[in-house]
Order: sequence, then C-alpha cells, then structure tokens
Amino acid sequence: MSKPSQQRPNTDQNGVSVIQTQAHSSGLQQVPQLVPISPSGGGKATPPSKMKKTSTEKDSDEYRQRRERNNLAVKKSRMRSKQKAQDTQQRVNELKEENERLEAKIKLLSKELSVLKDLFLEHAHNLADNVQPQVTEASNNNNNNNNNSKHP
Amino acid sequence: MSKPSQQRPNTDQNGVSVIQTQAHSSGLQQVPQLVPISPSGGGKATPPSKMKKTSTEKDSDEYRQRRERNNLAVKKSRMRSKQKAQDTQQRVNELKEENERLEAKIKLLSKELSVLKDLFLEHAHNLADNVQPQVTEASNNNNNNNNNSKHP
DNA sequence: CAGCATTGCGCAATCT
DNA sequence: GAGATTGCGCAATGCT
Repeated sequence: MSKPSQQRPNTDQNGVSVIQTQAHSSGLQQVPQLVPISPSGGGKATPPSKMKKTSTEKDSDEYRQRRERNNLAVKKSRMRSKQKAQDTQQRVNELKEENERLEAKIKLLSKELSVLKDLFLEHAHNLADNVQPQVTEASNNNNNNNNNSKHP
Repeated sequence: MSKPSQQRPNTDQNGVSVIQTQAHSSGLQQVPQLVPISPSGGGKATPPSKMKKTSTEKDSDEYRQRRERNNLAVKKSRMRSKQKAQDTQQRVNELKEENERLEAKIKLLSKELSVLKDLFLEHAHNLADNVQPQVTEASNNNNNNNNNSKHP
C-alpha cells in the first residue's frame, strides 16, 4: 500500500504562522511566539470571514495553554502506543516459547504412547502364542501408527 | 537492530524560528518563510553566526524539494511501522490459537496414555494372578506421570 | 461547551 | 549524499 501520488491534503489551515522559538538545553521552558502572519506580499490583512482560529486573543492566552496541554497529551499517547507495541512484541516471544514447550511435551507424550502400545502388542503376541494360535487377527487389527519395526 | 540505547542529546534548540505559513484554505500556499525571530522579549537578538539553515536561498529551491522528499519518506516509514505493529498483533493471535490447539492435543494424548496404562495394568494383574509374575519390569518402566490410583 | 486522547502531517536532527 | 527513523509540535477529530 503506497500512495505514490500524494496530493495536497485537503482542508486545513488557516493563515496562521507559528514561530517556534525553542529554548536552549537548559530546562527552560519554551516561549514560542505566535506571529499573526504579516500581510506581506499581498496577503489579506483582515481575515475575510472564515477562520477557525479567528485569530483573536486566542493567539496568546488560553491558546498557548491549550497547546501545551495537547502537547503533553500527545506525548503521553505516543509513549503509551510505543509501550503497547513493545508489550505486544514481547507477548509474541512468550507465546513462541510456550509453543515450543508444548510441542516438546507433545513429542514426549507421543513417544510414551508409542512405547506403551508396542508393549501392549508384545503382550498380545505372547498371549496369542501361548494359548491361541490365531495371531493373525491381532496383527492386522486396527491401529497401527506405531512405526516401530522391532519385530522379535 | 532497534536499540533503545540512543542517546538523546536531541538538542534541537537552536535559535531558529520556522514560520510555517500554510494557508491552504484557498488552495494556495505561501512559501514558508523563515523569520529571524525578532528580539522580542529579551531573546538573543541576532547572533548571526550559527544557523543551520543559514536561511540562504535554501529557503526556496532545493530546500523545498528536500522537504517534500523527506515528507514522503516519513509517510512511508510510518506506514510501515504501523503495518508492522499490526502484523505483530496478528502474530499474537495466531500463536494464541496454535497454543490452544497444542494444549488440546496434549490433553488428548494424556487421556490416551492414561487409558492405555490402565489397560496395561489390568492385564498385568491378570497375568500375575494367573501365571507369571514377570510383569514387574514393565510396570516400573521409567515415566511416572500416570497418577491414576484406580486399582481394581 | 470542555478536555483529554488519537491521528495525520510537516519539520528537523540523526542514523544508515 | 539520499532515504529511513525518530522526537516534536500543530491541528483536526474522536471520545467522554
């Protein structure tokens, strides 16, 4: 799935310019400033009528606060998302391990079963040999998945 | 190899201000302008010595091209990432299913084993009671998880 | 209408 | 040097 042709994303934006002035490495809080896009180059000075942001005082008061809150939320959400992905990956590993364990157990059980069956057959032969000479029946009976080829 | 050991200096804080003017509402978009952040509020005015972007003609020529390319790459990368996460999740589901299957099989085998063992024990008793008590060998074989305590 | 959570997207720094 | 990753902020949208 790849979108080769990426055309302009529809609907967005107002003519707001955001200046981000990041502070320096010291734990200083950023004081990003908002610049109301100067009408440079023939931009309309006053917004005609349609502007989500309305560019009123929101630009610098509760707006900033909202942004910061959202930024926090975003960070949190992303962290969670990442964590979840990691957990899922680990889950895969665990399940894989358990799978191996189970398979090993199956193998073991199968072997045990096969041994027991062989033993059983042997006894049957013995009995047949001693008492009734009609062993043919027993040998061709039904089950036979015991692949052993030990035939004394 | 996705190692979380990435040191994160991540010092993106340079005194660069990027003004994004993306007025799309009218389908038109202005060239993003770089503004040398005016010294408002006591920030450093204009230390014209270090500026990654240098704000030269890069602003509008090959710069834009690079940006677009990168945007594409980013999109691709993110898509992949998402896909991978999904795949992993599915893997979990598959593994879970298989686990159940295996467990069922184990249960079945265990049951079979138990039945056979019982049968075997019965015969052994019969034999011992009647003819030859040489069954001891078989009974003490090795395995032991047959917890049955049914003694007819 | 508020308020956090998700998601798509662009930018820039890194990594490969 | 070009694409791939990654952290981050913004804005739209979803969900309560």
